[in-house]
Amino acid sequence: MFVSREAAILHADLDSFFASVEQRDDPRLRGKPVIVGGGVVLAASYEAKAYGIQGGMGGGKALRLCPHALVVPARMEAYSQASKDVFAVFEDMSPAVEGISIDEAFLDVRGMEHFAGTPRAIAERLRARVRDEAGLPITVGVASTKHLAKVASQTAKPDGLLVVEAGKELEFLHPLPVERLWGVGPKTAGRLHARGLMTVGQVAEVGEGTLMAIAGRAAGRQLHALAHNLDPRPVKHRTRRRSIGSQRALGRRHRSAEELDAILVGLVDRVTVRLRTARRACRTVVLRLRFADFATRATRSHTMAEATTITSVILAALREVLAAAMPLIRERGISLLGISLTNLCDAEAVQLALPLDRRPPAALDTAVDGVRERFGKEAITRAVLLDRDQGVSMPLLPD
DNA sequence: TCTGGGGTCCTAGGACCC
DNA sequence: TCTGGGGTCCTAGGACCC
Repeated sequence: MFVSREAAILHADLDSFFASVEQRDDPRLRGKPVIVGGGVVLAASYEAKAYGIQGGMGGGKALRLCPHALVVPARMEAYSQASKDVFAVFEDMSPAVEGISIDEAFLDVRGMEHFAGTPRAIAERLRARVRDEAGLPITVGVASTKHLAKVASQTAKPDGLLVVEAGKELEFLHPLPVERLWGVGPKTAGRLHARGLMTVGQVAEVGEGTLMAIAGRAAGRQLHALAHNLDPRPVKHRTRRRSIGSQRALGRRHRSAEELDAILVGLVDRVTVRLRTARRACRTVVLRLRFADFATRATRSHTMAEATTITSVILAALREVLAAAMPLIRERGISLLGISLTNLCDAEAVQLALPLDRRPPAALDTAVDGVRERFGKEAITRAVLLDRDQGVSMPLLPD
């Protein structure tokens, strides 16, 4: 079967997003190497990247590479607002926009040619509008699949546009190094290199079974598909978040049990506010640890009988998990403490279920099934009345 | 060299149920 | 004496992405 498809999926990716916002808002930073974030580089301007500075790098190393770099603290609210402005342009230009993160999205522009122009023309207009209306540089890749559009935008960076025409996909893709494939990080790249596979074209010549043996079942399958530019995923609005978390790096110093508890309280407070603002409830709490060697990690989790939004319930659960992990922490030291709330369900479902407990038992079962069917299998065995400050839980089913 | 903070998805084993 | 098969849930770990 030979499938020919139109190159009409756009991947739009803001360039060095945080650093570009800083340069936009402070003319003194323009044209200069700018680093956002102190301890670790959250973002670096292209002028800074020219010195070898990369995101995620330690601040000390970055300043040795470029001693005259200008370091500014992160302003998350400004980035969040800039992101909203840019996404407003996206939404205005296509009915199908899929946000991937704060600074990138896919747009499907198929079938728009007769009133909006070719995909290339649309991409050019999108870049001009983001430049004019948000004051930010953005790169766009255009291709027949989401994956290839993303590869194209990475190739065109910074402040560029690259269209991979239909029929030329493999010609473009195959000479690239394997690291350019989505989902290939250092580990997988290392395994592929060990087998002599350096380019996407070489990966494309290997059977799917072999790739599964190298990278695992799902990753191997994906590797095989992407190397042949097989990516049927449609552009769609993002599904809801599946977890909410927070963490804190602790450095090298020894931490007492009391200190860890205080840090835990702060993390729980931060995260539960976000949980309730998002109108979600959680059933599983996860404790994340990174040990003193800064490399090895562990997680410990606990799933509760019912979903909750209540700070004190979540804190109590995490305190138990932390207590159980204390021997491990004493033995290996700790350099990071984090939490994450998962198994999220819709707090609306919980509210909707609330009046149900005043119904007769037979009708109750049917009603509960209805709620579960509508809101998914995570839905609750007890109703939780949402309260913006602390939350209140009420029994729904008879015990 | 010194080490951030927020996420997603996949795998695998054990418990438990029918 | 020998000893099912499938499904779901929970826990833990690993890889990757921005």
